[in-house]
Amino acid sequence: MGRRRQSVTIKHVAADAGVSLQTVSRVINNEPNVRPEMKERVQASIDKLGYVPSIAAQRMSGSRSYLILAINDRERTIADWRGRQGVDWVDQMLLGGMLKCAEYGYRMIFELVDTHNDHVERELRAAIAALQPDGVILTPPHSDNPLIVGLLDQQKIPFARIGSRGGDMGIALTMDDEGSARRATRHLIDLGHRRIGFIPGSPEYSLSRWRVDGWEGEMAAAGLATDGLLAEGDFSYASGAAAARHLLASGDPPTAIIASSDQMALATLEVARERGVDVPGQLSIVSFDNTPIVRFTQPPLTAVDQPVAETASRAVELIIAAQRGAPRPTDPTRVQGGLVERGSTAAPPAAHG
Amino acid sequence: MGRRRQSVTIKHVAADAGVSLQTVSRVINNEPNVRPEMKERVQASIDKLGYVPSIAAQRMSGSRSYLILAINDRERTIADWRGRQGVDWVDQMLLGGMLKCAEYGYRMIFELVDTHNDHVERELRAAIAALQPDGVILTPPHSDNPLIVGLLDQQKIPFARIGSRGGDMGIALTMDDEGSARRATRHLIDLGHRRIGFIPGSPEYSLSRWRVDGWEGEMAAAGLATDGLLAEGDFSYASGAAAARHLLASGDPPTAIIASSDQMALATLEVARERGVDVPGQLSIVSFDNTPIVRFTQPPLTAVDQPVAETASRAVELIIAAQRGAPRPTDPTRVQGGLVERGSTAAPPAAHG
DNA sequence: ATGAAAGCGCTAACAT
DNA sequence: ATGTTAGCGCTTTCAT
Repeated sequence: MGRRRQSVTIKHVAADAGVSLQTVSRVINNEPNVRPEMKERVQASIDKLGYVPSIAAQRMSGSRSYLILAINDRERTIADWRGRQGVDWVDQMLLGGMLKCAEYGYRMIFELVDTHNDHVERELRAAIAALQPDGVILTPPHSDNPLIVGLLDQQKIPFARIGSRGGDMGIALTMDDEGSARRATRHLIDLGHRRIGFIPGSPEYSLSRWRVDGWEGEMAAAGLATDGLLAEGDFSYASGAAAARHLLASGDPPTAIIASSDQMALATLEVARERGVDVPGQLSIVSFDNTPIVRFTQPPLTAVDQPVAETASRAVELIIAAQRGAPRPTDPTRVQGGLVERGSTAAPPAAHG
Repeated sequence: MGRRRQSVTIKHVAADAGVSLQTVSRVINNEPNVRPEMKERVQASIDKLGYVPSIAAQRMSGSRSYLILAINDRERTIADWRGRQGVDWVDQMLLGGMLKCAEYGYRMIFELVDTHNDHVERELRAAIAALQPDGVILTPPHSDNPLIVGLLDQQKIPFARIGSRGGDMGIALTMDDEGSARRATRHLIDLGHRRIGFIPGSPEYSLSRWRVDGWEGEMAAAGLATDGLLAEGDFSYASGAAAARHLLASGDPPTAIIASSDQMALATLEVARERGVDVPGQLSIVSFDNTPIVRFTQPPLTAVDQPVAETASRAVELIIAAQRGAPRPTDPTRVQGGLVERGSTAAPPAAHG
């Protein structure tokens, strides 16, 4: 197809308003040194002609691209899409991130990057060179990848690190994983549980450790032991099943289990069913994520809700602020999640009494 | 933040390879009139320097933007995201569309546009002016919006119309709605059902009508009547509940119901439960969409699977082909879905026998 | 407060 | 087969 030129350019507006290109540019970018009456006249022409600046031209002349790049782990994201298990992380990111971008006249471009790849750096460099984004949003496990973080820092592109406590580069945001784990644990303790098991997520994600910390902290605060109550997991259903079997097979099994993902909680529920353990009568279950399916299990799962949309939204705000020269926040932004109580948690069996 | 210049430009490559800009450009775009040895030399420099063309500059100089705009209905999409009912339409579009774009070096930008808005046209025009996409993917109900279709046609931008049978503008693609409805109906007839009810989707979507056509056609082919068996619906849970109540309250109620969305099927299931109607013993249910949650209902729902990813992927292919001068396909591309049989369908009660 | 000129990185059109 | 020139639409100097 032939070249497609902009139908209405800054030139047309300038001609229509009888001013120089410069003045129009100033009006578009809300710059000073334009008399109100001038501004009004130009704005009228803009509206009349339906003029919208070309972001390509804007970027070319060295200013902003109005593009924010959101980067997710390729393998995991595609697996989630293919698996159709209702993981709505991407949707929630779009909900929070895209809409916030739109408010500021920005656009969000979604990009998948492979973590387990020696050319992460090349991939990312290419995306940046091609798109010249004004900011980048990193999600786990990229948020703590030193190669990626170093590259972005060196290129002086404002970037958010979701699920990271940061360091001296980029803007860190967490979903208060430790606090959420504490709240989940507290909920179970309040119900009367003393032996609460925990199935962590993949150690590749820092937040997996924080959740364990939260659980351990709250248990300790209540004077409860955690020996033999921490299993192993990696977020997957299979790992959850193995962990649940391990925990329930022990001599003194837990009366409640917190799983670091919905898939692992689902697996725990299934293992309980297999062994004839009633949920929540004999075993309470709390999961992390609160994806759509947990409302449909039998019983529905009590779950930690991850404020993904809100976090993405904050990330966009912080990036745009940084772009405008705001100082880098020293402390990580912590967006608090919620605990949604459903049928999978109840008082423990009275046996001990 | 200050201006951020491209670190490696075509100039650097040209200098490094000792050739003109033009030759580098020819190599990048795989154009003819470059000797193999020359091409090799340039490619070596490109690789060595890690050069990636700026899409802004490419677009500026009148060629491609390597951007494809995917447009969805704002209201519905945001409602789906907020509702967290596991609707994974967007994810499947990204899965099919984004990955196919990546294969060709394109990028997909997701955009929400309000149908019920007098300024649909302005919104779309602005997005096009700002991004200058090489193609646009329309989804229902935009695909049949004459304002949008006319605008795109007039601007000579290749565009795909998912869920439309087309006309003389754009590239039409359907998910074989009529065929899917036929297969669902056939499945129930084969099980022995004679009275099969149908709850359609919103009349605003053309595909709603096609599904009804498929059901009616298959019923007629089997010599079965459809009087009083067609309810009203708009895809929503509430409309599904009303429709199910209506159908089940009739003097001679259906022994099976096909619902044009998972939400309406869910509602039908709930209405059946309320009335003490056993599923599938006394009532079989088939739904459309096959979103993640239908595997978790009691019983799991037999569902028509919509090949969203495959359709989006095809749309991208067709757009890129059109961009390269391929003739517009005259007939709509029909991507066939599947019927996933689960526990909600069985033989009808033997009562009639 | 406004305008004129230069240039961003790339490609189309035109040489050679 | 290769190089040269002009210009895309905009912003950044630098004048006025």
